[in-house]
Amino acid sequence: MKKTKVSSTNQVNKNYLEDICMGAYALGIIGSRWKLSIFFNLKDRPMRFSELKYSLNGITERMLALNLAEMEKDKILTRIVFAEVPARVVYELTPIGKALTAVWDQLDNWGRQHKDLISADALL
Amino acid sequence: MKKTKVSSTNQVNKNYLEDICMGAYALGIIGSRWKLSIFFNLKDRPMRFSELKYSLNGITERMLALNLAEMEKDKILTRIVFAEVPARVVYELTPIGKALTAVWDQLDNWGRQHKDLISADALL
DNA sequence: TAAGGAGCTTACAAAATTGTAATCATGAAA
DNA sequence: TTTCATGATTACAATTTTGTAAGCTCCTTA
Repeated sequence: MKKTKVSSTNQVNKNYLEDICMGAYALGIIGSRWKLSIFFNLKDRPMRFSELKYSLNGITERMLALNLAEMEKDKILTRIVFAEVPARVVYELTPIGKALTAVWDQLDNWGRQHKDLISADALL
Repeated sequence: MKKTKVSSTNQVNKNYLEDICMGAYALGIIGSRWKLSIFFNLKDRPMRFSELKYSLNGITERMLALNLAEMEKDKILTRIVFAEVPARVVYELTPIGKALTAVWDQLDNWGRQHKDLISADALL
């Protein structure tokens, strides 16, 4: 899925931080570029691969597949395959995945506040 | 501070996401390797450069200075310089910085739940 | 006048993440 | 038998993030 040099200082530091701080651990799991947006799409209803692709304007199939696979491995979502042709695959949040809702809604809120503050300051 | 190719697809996608999703915007500001841990250190009291350096086992001065500078630019914290020799510099969270507490505490909590779940599953 | 500590800064290099483009498997329908 | 759509995978290259090592500036004290 991805190759990391297991014993680079980089990796050691990452592991250390994720070990002493569950927040860092959480960000390690769901903090990369597209995952948050995938989450927001799946929040209300399961969606299929192609729907996500169109919704996430600009994502490549590679990135989408890669992120979905990681999120599945980390039990954030479930992959449901229908035995049809052409294949139909649907992604759905797991309970622990859905439990992110409260966190992300709050973060979204903080972001809005921060942006307002910054643009207000820019007017001075 | 950092040089980014303004019009790489990478940058375009980042901007797009941060534009439509305040959560992505927020992560863009405080989602990098050390920032969360800097935040957790500063949560209870202001700290000086060298204190942070020792507390964040493994961080280099470059990374610490870089992250602190960005967080100051983004108004997450305030830099307070005392006119002493040798220099004494203290970092303190701003109100909007402190407002992250609720979010990060919740994230920390989610991380703990997630880790428990994963290790429980590993026993099967 | 030389050393020393705190807080940076710089040039450089390693590593990780993200993107490009081409290709594949499936099996139904043309 | 060829074509088609969906969901994926692969080899490769660009971009970004992080780390290394050295040096710099302030003034004070020896």
